[in-house]
Amino acid sequence: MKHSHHHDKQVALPELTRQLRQKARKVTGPRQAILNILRQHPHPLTNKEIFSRLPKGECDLATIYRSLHLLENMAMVQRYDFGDGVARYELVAAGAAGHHHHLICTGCAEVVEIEDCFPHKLEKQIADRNGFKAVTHKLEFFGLCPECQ
Amino acid sequence: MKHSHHHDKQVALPELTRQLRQKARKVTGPRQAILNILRQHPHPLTNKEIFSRLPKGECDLATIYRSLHLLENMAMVQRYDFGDGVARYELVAAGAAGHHHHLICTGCAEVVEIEDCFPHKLEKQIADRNGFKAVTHKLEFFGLCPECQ
DNA sequence: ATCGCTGCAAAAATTTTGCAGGTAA
DNA sequence: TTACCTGCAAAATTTTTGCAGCGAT
Repeated sequence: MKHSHHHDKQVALPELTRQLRQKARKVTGPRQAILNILRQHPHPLTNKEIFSRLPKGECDLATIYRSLHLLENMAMVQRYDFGDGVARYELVAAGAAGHHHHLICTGCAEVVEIEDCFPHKLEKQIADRNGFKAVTHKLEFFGLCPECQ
Repeated sequence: MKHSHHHDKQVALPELTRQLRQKARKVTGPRQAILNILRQHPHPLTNKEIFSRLPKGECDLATIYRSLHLLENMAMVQRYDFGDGVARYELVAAGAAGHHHHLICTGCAEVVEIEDCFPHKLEKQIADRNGFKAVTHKLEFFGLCPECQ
């Protein structure tokens, strides 16, 4: 296995417990199982992908949808759109390092995590110019990977 | 009506005819009607929104789906994802000025067209660094508009 | 003992497809 | 005439919801 640094997401379970308790929500088997799958996978997964990686019968697909909505509201996962109309979710890294983007191969769907981000100053300008507050962005790159060219 | 400059998309119909003929495809009523709707609307529309703007019975919803796929392949429309999992389509402006982004209010769904773009040099770096070719990007901004704050 | 959560099943919403007849070229 | 295209209906996908029972706190 490759060494990773910004992929480390080990804080997930204690953090989940803390945040759930704080909202009077429960730490259940399905929720831990889902978080485990996300923790082991470095890139966004669809609900069905999570479902199929879970031990057979471990958790209902509807529960996965419900759990991901909850986790998204708790800001523990981030939703991504890769342009095919299917929601994908990735665990938010610990601390403030969560925000990042992806480079996706349109041939084989390989995903590379991208550190670079849209310039903050320019985003601020865009917000100010239009009178918007709390502006964020979604940004994904698409292209052909070395093998698919 | 407000004056517009970069929203002008009047070239649509002759261009459509030219491109369709070139591919041995046909200039039909539904296709012209759909293009007309897109031409009159400055921001991305969903299939259903196009459907409901069309005179009752003018065109089947399935035909709209089929037409938009065709137009997307012909690069006459561009598909956008506003983060809700529903496909939206906008007419590509004439010439090379087509590429742009949007600032979307998460409160009322108001859409503002944004001229600024991800820095080309940085995108090139990202492509080179990962050995990718033909790299493009999708970028949308989200925030709260003046009224919704 | 609560109140939230889950599985199951059904429904809703979005998108795709098959087919017979109609239409642009 | 010949492909292509359309409407209609049905199907396939993805996502949401209702409800009765189970389970975490």
